[in-house]
Amino acid sequence: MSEIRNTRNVMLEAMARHALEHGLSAASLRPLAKAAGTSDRMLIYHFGSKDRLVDELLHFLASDLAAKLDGSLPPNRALSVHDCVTEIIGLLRSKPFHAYTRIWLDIVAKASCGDGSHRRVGGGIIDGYTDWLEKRLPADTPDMAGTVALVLTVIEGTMVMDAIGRSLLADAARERLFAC
Amino acid sequence: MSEIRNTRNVMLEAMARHALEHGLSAASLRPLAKAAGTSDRMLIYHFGSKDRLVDELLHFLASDLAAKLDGSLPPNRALSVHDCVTEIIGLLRSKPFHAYTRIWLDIVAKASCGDGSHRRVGGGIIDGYTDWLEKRLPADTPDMAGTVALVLTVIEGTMVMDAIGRSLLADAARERLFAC
DNA sequence: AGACGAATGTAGCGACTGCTACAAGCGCCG
DNA sequence: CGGCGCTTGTAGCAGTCGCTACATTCGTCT
Repeated sequence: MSEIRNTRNVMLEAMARHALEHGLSAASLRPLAKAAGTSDRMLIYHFGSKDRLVDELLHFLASDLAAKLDGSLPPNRALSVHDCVTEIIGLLRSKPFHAYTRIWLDIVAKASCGDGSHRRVGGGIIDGYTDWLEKRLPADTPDMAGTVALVLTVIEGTMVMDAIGRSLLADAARERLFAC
Repeated sequence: MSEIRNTRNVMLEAMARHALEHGLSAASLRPLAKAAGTSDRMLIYHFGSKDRLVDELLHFLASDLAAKLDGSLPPNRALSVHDCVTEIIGLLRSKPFHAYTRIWLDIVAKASCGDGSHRRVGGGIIDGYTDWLEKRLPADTPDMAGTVALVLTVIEGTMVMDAIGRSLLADAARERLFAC
C-alpha cells in the first residue's frame, strides 16, 4: 500500500516540476503523463479523474511552496514589518518562486470564474499564509490581524502588478504605505 | 467600409456579452461565432486570426468597462480617499462589474505566463486607471502618485481576495490601511 | 500449479480546437 | 450583359482533450 502511495508521490513530484515549468493551463493529461513517465491511462487509474489529480497536484505544490518559504524565511527573525514585507516580495520575485506565482494567479483566475475546487484550494492557501505571516511579523505589532490582512492584500496586489509589467507601481505603493 | 467596421463592432459587442457571461477561458471561436450570429469562418475572415480577435475583444471590453466606471463614478466628486476607495470596491463587487473582474484576472494570469499580448493589454488598462483614479482623488492629496499606486495595488489585492472567497481579509486590510 | 486481483499497455471514442480549401452568392462598374 | 471582387456557407483538416474497453502481465496467496 505504501508502494502505491510512493508511486503517487513520485508522479506528483514529476508533474509538479512540469507544471512549474510550463504553467497550469498546459497541464493536460498527456503532457503530465509524459513528464511523470507514464501514460494518461495510468494517471486516471491512480487519481480517478483529472479534477482529483489537479486537486492533489495543487495541494502538493502548495505545501512545496510553503516548505520553500519556511526555508528562506524562518519565523521569529525579529524583522520590522517593513523589512519583512520587502524580503517576502523580493523572494516572490526571484526566479525560483516566480513559477509558483504564475500558478497561483491561475488558481485565482479559475476561482474567480466560480470553480469551487480552485476557490477552496486558494482559500486554504491564503489561510495558511495568514498564520505563516503572523509568526514572522514582530510579536508586538499593534492590530496584528489587521496588519496581516493589509500586508497580504498588498502582496497580492503586487503580484498582479508584477504580472502585467507594472512592478514600479507596486514599489511606489509599498513606499507610500510605509510612509505612515 | 464603414459598413465593415459596423459589422465588426456589432460582432464585438455580441462577443463581449458572451465573454462577460461565460468567461474568457470559454472564448473559443465556435461559441463566440454562435453568440455573434455567424460562423467561426467569418470571425477568422474579419479578424485575421484568433489572437487578433481576442486582442480587439479585450480592448473593446476595456473601453466598455471604462465607460461604465465613468458613468458610475464621474470625476471631481470631492470624495475623501477613504470614501473613494470604498465606493470603487463596492462598485467592482456589484454584479454588473463582477464579470469584468473575472476577465481581468484571466488577463493577469495569462500575462503572468509570459503572454506578451495579454501583458501589453493589461499594462495599458492599469495605466488608464492610474490617470482615471488621479482625477477622482482629492486634488490636494499629498504624494498623489504614491497614493494612486497604493490605492490601485490594494484594489488589485482585494480582487484577488474576493476571487478566492476571502473578502473579509481585504475588508480588514482596508480598515487597517485607513487607520493611518 | 492454479486462481485471483492489482497494475499496465494498446487502441480508440466522441467532442472539441484553430484554421483552410473550395465554391457559390452578392452587388458593383464598365 | 459580363466579368470582378468582396462576402459567405460547407466541408474538412490535423491536432488535442478527458476518458474507457479490452486484453495482458505481474505478484501473491492457497
